Amino acid sequence: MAKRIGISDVALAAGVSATTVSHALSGQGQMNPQTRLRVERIATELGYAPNRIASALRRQRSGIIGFVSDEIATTPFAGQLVLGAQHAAAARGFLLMVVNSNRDVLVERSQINALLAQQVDAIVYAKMFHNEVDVPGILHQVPTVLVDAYDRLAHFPAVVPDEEQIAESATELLIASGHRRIAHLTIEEDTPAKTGRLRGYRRSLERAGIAFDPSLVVTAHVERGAAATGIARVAFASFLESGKRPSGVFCFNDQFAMGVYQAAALFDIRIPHDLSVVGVDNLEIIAANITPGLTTVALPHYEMGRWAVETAAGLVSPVSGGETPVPPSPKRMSCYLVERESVAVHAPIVARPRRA
Amino acid sequence: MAKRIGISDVALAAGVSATTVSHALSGQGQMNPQTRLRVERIATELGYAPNRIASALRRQRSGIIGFVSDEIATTPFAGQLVLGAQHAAAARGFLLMVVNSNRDVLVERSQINALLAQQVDAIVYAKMFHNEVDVPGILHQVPTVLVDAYDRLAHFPAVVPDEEQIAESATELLIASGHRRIAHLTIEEDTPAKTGRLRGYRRSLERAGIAFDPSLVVTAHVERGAAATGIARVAFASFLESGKRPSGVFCFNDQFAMGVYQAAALFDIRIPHDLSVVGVDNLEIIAANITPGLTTVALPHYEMGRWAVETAAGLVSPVSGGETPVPPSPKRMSCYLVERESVAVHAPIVARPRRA
DNA sequence: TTGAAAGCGCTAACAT
DNA sequence: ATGTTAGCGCTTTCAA
Repeated sequence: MAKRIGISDVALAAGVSATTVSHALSGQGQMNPQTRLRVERIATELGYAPNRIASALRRQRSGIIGFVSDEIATTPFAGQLVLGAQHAAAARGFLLMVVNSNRDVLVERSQINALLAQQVDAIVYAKMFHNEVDVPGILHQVPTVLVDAYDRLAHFPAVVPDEEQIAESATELLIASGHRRIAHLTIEEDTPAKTGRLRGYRRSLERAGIAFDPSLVVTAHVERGAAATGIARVAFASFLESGKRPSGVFCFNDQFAMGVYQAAALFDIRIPHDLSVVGVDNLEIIAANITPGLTTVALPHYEMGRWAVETAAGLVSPVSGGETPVPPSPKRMSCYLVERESVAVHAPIVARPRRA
Repeated sequence: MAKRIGISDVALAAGVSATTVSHALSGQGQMNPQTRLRVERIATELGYAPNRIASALRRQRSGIIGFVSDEIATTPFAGQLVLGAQHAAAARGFLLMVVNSNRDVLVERSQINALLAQQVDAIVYAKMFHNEVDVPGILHQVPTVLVDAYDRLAHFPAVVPDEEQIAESATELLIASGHRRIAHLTIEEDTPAKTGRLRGYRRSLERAGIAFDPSLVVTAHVERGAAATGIARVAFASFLESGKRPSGVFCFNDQFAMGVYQAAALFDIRIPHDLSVVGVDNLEIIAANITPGLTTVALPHYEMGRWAVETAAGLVSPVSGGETPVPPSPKRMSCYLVERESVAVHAPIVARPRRA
């Protein structure tokens, strides 16, 4: 591999000092535009590429933001988060260094140490499922932003999905389509997602003047990694077995919705004709592939990734003039409905006007 | 943020020179074990953390391997690839810097430049769908390994899935289960995956003494990003419509298999009782969630990621003694069957012995 | 407007 | 077995 050419090679070729080249290429201070142009031209001619390592050492700024995620392989969420983070990083001149721990605390620790050794300017600490976390103590040494997670003391800026608004979007769509008996199929485990969505669901019903009926809330117990769909199918089938016939159901996620599809098929309940279904997550591979296409609320992973890096970058180089804005923590990011074909207008059976 | 403590702080506290600290912590050459231990103790007491940037500048080795991927968000493949790559990197003392271009050539160029500026020691250039590629010329400057891709001139080490073996695994499972009328639902676009799998399918039939019947090969035309399942459903339904009744079908991927499930339902064909189905990809979220669970061939993304980084690391620090082994390119990585419930033994209707 | 000199934190030669 | 010295490629005073 050919010898890399550096600032001094350019200086030599241009007949100026290294300092001048540095100034020219970084747009520093005042200098003769002629010289600047000449230096720039020669730099490109020679194929000069800056050495960010040397620059980082001198400036005490690596230009790298570390991204710690607890998993990356099993859901597309991580991908979206990283994507949003990368775009924001690129826009601000940072590079992103992504590590992931597969939920192993020891691995996480060593990964974070590696990032710190690499002199990252800030760290984004992301979880894939909204929850409270104990932030590793070492992260107090470096500007850190939390994603899909928050620390009890709200010490760190954090961003999470707006769980209540998710439920409201879904429930209100069903209500607006004429549904009044709306079930909610949720998880057993007590998480911010569960409680937030339940709250939003109840609030929407209330606003529409529909009494909350606890018997319409169905709970399925899923173990991590288990096939959620099968479990949801069983839970919803036994709910139907008991004679309940809601005209709409708001599901905790898309895999649950898929279970509802399967349970409905067993009872000859047609979707959306007899039962309207709304999910959460917008897992394309499920939502777009089942029939009918699933209407679902998308989580703002891309946006959360972007927000986190922008906030982190702001911590590193505070906007000149203003004091560092302290975002109220955690920031609730709003989610959006993706409409497909699983919701139909509910035409209640009304007494038909008698004809003479 | 507290001042970072460096090698010289440790040296001062231990009453030795910086050199000695460096030797002690890096396990260099000969030195008094006593001193080494003392230095190590003091280093941890002080909370010393190495500065890899300074080290990189001095050693002309960043310890970073760049990972360029064309997408990361839409499939779980990227996650597996990155995971395998990260594990291999960690095992070899490298850190991985992942960038992705979203299939934008300009973005890709600038990302690669950023990696080079960061002085990465090597680059892994990964595609998500097996194909021939034009490798960006700049990658000739740095050790580079290709994943799920190969260059026409075989200039770079490369690793791809063994497409023929995928088809053979799937087809042979069907044959071993007693099937002889085996359809193949594939894509229209001419890619190494399509032709390789078709070849493997034919070879397996041949070996079993089953005549290849072109009318059993069904082609579905999918646009990038389109809902593949729907298209596969239509294609397979019209195939069934024409009266064909294979007892097994080998599908190009799991989304196609899901389309087959849906088409079969329309014709009251039960899976696996009347039709056995095998997919490719092992997309957990589909394969484990549809009923019956889909038997499918998993692509070795994790393994390819690992192989690529190991090969790249070998290029950077060749194994002492031996010359750099040049792997025959591209290396075909073998794939493995994940059996669920979509394949049943085919009991051909035989003339029953008449009873008197 | 330009340049000389110093130094970021570490490591590798080369003494001792 | 340990220390001295020099320098990786760049940026930043500071002086000319």
